[in-house]
Amino acid sequence: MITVMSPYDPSAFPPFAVTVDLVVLTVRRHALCALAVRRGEPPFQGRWALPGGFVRGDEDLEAAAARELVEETGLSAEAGAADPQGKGAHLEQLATYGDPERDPRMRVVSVAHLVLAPDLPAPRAGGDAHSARWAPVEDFLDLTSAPEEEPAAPLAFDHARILADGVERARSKIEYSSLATAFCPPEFTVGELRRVYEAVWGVVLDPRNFHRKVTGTPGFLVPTGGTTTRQGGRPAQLFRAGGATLLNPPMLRPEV
Amino acid sequence: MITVMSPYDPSAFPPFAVTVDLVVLTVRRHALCALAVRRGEPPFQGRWALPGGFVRGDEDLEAAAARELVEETGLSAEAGAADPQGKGAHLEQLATYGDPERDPRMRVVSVAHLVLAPDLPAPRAGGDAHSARWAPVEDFLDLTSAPEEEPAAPLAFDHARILADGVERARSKIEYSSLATAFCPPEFTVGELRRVYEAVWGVVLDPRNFHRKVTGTPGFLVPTGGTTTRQGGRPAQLFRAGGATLLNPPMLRPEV
DNA sequence: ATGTTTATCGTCAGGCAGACGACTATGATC
DNA sequence: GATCATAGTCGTCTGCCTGACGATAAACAT
Repeated sequence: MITVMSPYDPSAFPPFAVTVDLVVLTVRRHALCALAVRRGEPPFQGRWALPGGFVRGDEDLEAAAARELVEETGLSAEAGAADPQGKGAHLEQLATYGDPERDPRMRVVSVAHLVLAPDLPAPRAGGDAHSARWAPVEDFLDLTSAPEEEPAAPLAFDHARILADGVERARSKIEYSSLATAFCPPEFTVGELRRVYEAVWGVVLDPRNFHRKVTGTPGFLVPTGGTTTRQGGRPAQLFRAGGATLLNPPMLRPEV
Repeated sequence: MITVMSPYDPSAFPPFAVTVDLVVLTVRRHALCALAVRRGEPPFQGRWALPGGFVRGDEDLEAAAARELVEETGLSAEAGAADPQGKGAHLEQLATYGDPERDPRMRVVSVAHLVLAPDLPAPRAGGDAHSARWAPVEDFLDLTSAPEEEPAAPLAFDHARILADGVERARSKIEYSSLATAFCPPEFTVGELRRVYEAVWGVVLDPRNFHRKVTGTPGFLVPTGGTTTRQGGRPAQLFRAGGATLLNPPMLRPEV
């Protein structure tokens, strides 16, 4: 129950720092990759971390996430379902992390956001390119390590947990939404879209059934009329993302 | 390596107040209902609002939500997938709301949580019963009002938006998870579970197909051996929630 | 010319959901 | 006690969708 009187008394509630952290995902060379930046100061100096920063005093959370995204990648973000074929990346709120011990310096609550972007040129971290990089998400989530073993390059703070939550959100959301197109350029082929699903889920899909599914779902794909052979082989039709945001029935993720 | 910092500099970041707000849902008399409390002080004095309060300085967000839940309802909360048949309600983080203008007094970021509970006795708001009540969610979301018209009893702050997000989360999540059992008492019949779906979705489901679906999904329901006639008619088998948390294939929500 | 690669169209069987019929077992009413 | 109303439970049938393929088409490489 909110019991603070007005005018408010600053001693009546503990002050928090509020940050936004970004899970920026893309698909590069058949692998789901995340953006990481190298920390320049303690704590966790020299370790990789998710990009992020403080929310300003007069700034909305989503605006802060979009601002940090521009600062870290030069990418413009379009929140929510808008911008079906614009150049902006997809941005949505992921979850909020507020363990009292998560930052050793002070009490920080971080509102994590998820960004899905097409394959980008090399990242620029505010002009400091060598301190930002794409890496396969498995490099940060100890999938290749033996059980009970620490991952090779553990992320700072609780960022491994945040990244894992973001990856899980992306994996489940492309099942029932058209969000996978956010990983594609404005015009793309069915095969390119299929490779997105394969990379995000880590599976192999039947090209014929996939083609039937996506082209048979009304509003999912809109043919542009053009074709391309950039993948080799027979020329493929080019599509743009259609207006449909929900896939019903969903794309079925194969059993593990 | 964790480096000890010099005492942090409060001027380096703007201070925020962090609160938790609760969307507490239950099913009463065939209707999806939310818990609301009447505000005793400005702003929005006398208006209905979601229960909530400040997060303490050494408290996790989820712990704060559970504490507020106990204070407002006496309900104990079990987070996540645990507690399949315990008396605790389901609690999960919903989303975070941080518009700079959402609280006229100061900069408040609120981490909303969603609670699903079985039908409860009349709420007690810290012993102040007349200031808390269950109300059908439609009373707070202007479904009955004409377009462009304000709802009859608008919630304080941005709580209508938060409630709408919570209701939407609940509606979609019972599709692909066993979360609907969180609205049921520890032992329940298939018909009672079906009425939960009908109330949450606002639809009418075929009892025969529903029975086939839920009893045919492995791990969803576990028969207790008992029967009951509390709903009238032929005695119905009693079930407990099984260990399965994900419904695959999902329960299909009828088209609108 | 031949092989390789990728795209696209078809076919077929199995599983699941929607629509419904039929039957069972209780309490309420006449 | 017969009848009715209410719920629960078991089956059947049909249509849609998916998974597992076969087959063909159109480019490039050698």
